[in-house]
Amino acid sequence: MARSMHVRRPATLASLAAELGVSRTTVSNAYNRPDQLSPELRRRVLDTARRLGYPGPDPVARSLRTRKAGAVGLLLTENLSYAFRDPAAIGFLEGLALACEDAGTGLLLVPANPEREDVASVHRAGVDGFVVYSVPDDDPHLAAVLERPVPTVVCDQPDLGTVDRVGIDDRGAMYELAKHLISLGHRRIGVVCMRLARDRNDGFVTPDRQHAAHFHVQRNRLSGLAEAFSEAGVDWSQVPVVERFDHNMASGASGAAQVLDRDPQVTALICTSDVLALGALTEAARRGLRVPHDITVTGFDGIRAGEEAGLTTVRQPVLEKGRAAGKLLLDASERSRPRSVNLATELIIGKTSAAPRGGAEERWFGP
Amino acid sequence: MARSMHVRRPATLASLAAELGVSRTTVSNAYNRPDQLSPELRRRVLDTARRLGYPGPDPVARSLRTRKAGAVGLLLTENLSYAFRDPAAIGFLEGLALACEDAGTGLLLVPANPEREDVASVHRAGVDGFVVYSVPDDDPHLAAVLERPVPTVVCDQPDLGTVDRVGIDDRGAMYELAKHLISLGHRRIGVVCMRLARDRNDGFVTPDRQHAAHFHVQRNRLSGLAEAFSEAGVDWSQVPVVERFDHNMASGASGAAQVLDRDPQVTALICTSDVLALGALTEAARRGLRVPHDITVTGFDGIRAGEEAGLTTVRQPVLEKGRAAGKLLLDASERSRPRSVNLATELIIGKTSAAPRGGAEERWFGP
DNA sequence: AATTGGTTCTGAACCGTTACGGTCCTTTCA
DNA sequence: TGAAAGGACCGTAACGGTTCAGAACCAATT
Repeated sequence: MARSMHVRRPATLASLAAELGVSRTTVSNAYNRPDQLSPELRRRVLDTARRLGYPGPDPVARSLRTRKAGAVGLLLTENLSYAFRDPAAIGFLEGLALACEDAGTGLLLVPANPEREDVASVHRAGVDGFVVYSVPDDDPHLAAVLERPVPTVVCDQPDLGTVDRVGIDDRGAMYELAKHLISLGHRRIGVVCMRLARDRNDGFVTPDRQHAAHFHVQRNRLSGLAEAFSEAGVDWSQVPVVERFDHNMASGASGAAQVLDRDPQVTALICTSDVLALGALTEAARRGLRVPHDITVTGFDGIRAGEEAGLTTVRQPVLEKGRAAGKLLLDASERSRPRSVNLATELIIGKTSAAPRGGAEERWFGP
Repeated sequence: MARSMHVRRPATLASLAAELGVSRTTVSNAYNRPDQLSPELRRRVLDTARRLGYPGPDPVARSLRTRKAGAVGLLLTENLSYAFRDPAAIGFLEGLALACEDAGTGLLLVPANPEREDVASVHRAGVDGFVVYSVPDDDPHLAAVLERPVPTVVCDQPDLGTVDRVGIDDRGAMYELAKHLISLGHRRIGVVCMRLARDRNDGFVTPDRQHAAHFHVQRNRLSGLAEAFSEAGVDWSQVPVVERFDHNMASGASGAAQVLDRDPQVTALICTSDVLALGALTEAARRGLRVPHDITVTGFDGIRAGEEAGLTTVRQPVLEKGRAAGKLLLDASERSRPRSVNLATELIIGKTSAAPRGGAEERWFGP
């Protein structure tokens, strides 16, 4: 038996039909509608297919005809690989993947290099819909997605009104956290936040930049802070807010350092993510500051590592967020007016927050 | 201006061409080969496209014609979401994503539910190639991938001889680890390993099952152990080997418990992954066993959490593995004979291994 | 004998694009 | 002034399927 005949042109459904002396329809049916042809013919088709090395209907051609790709695209602001380094993003991915596999749908990670404005990857993606996760609102990739005639759900983005959205109340959650710190007595604070726009700005943030921030999530978290502390009589424009472009613990540490260098008297370091907060903790330790005795540190997200560190933070259901995004997208249902889902968050009071030193709850040094 | 005319049939390249009175070729060129037509015509084309709501060439049709999907498929044995819960898998994914974004290629996560033998998702995936990561060698999804006429690279799999492969020397690495334990004096050991086949078997493993294991990685790690300990005069058939289907710390803990219940005298618990080892550590602690004084525990992989726990383990370059797999696949180069890449591993001697109690290095209780 | 019904298979249209190999017209240069 | 070159655009033929409305056939019912 010939192992595999040297096929110059790979077999197609048409060539298979010709070989068998049946119509293409019949071959197609052999694969897709077994009940539409006699079992023996079907067997003959499949046998011949094997013999000719025909791998079954071409997925792309099928997609073209059926107008279904069987995949959803995921657009991230960051280098694709970044998503696998950020615990919150991983949680989101897991949830989204969960929804996808429930629906038997593939998940296409679309490469959207934030450096180059190369939107081609979005145009090239053969998908039935898009999920957009936390990209700046002026990202050209986002614009490209919105131009595609497929359903889209944005996540951690402002409500565009035209597409589904899932997120949390970043502003309200941070407001609540701030209220907690205020009630503890903190008035002199510093903030470390993630990038606010596409341009790198590792340093202090002007109020203008805060308001103009292109990352919805960061803008709202800062605004929640500003509101709460303003209400408590703090002049927000005097609060040191440090921005870091890269999102990792090192950034949190250096950000904390920059705040503490500017104002060593701050009693609380508020970070807009747990990862940054964990970095801030290391910097505090490096300086010999005891947390929470000498300084309070808070985060945002509720990641595992933060939990283990006893971080005071806001827990948000990242996995649920991903799953909700997937469900929203895959629930073909009626194309009703765009839906907007807000998930609940929870304020977690851990061991990294306490009243400022010299406050009412001040304890004397123990043995 | 009308916001958007009610378009029953969305605009296509052809309808756009008709509207403009030019050929389809010209419209296509406007998008893909700007140098092939005059700037003013190109502008006119693009303007009209915008006016008609034409979103640019359809990616699927384009793929069909060009025979390029711009994406590689990733096949995992587990539920898709599992990949985001396993540190080693995440590292692999990160590396693979890295290679993909370098090439501007998308990464399609193919849903391969191990429960159902539903191979359709593999057939439906519009991709230019596949990466197969650590699936059992009898997995029907793997077979389906191999039937597809696209380049494929398998990872952590036996060398199929027909497709590219990347992996490590699991057998040799584990052999080396075993030698270390042997040199410390361990002879009475227990093993906790990951699933060996597609059927669930949470319990002791017969030698037969070890040899017949369908997971290449596990089979080789066990075989490395067996060889080393046999050489040291240990009757391998008497060594308790416990298998766990689910891969998480709880499995590691319960696996360790099962071994210790069978033989409380074991001086070392060898786990075939760090995750299992971390679970074993918790079980040891629960039993009041001090590591490494009362018992030695080892892992495999070199994940971060293991490192923090001071785990004795084998570090393998998971990220590099993913990147190598991607490079291999995307390096169109010559379709030479299938390549096989073995990455280097490193034996990490941490704080969880020591000579068995009663051995030469025995220390008396400290204060 | 005509109708009905069911199964099995076919023909042709269609999905939206790009590759290929031209044509036609205007410049350029000897 | 005529040949060659080059720019701009076009027509046709795939690319590999799916789908739907029948056709052909046969058996059973009216």
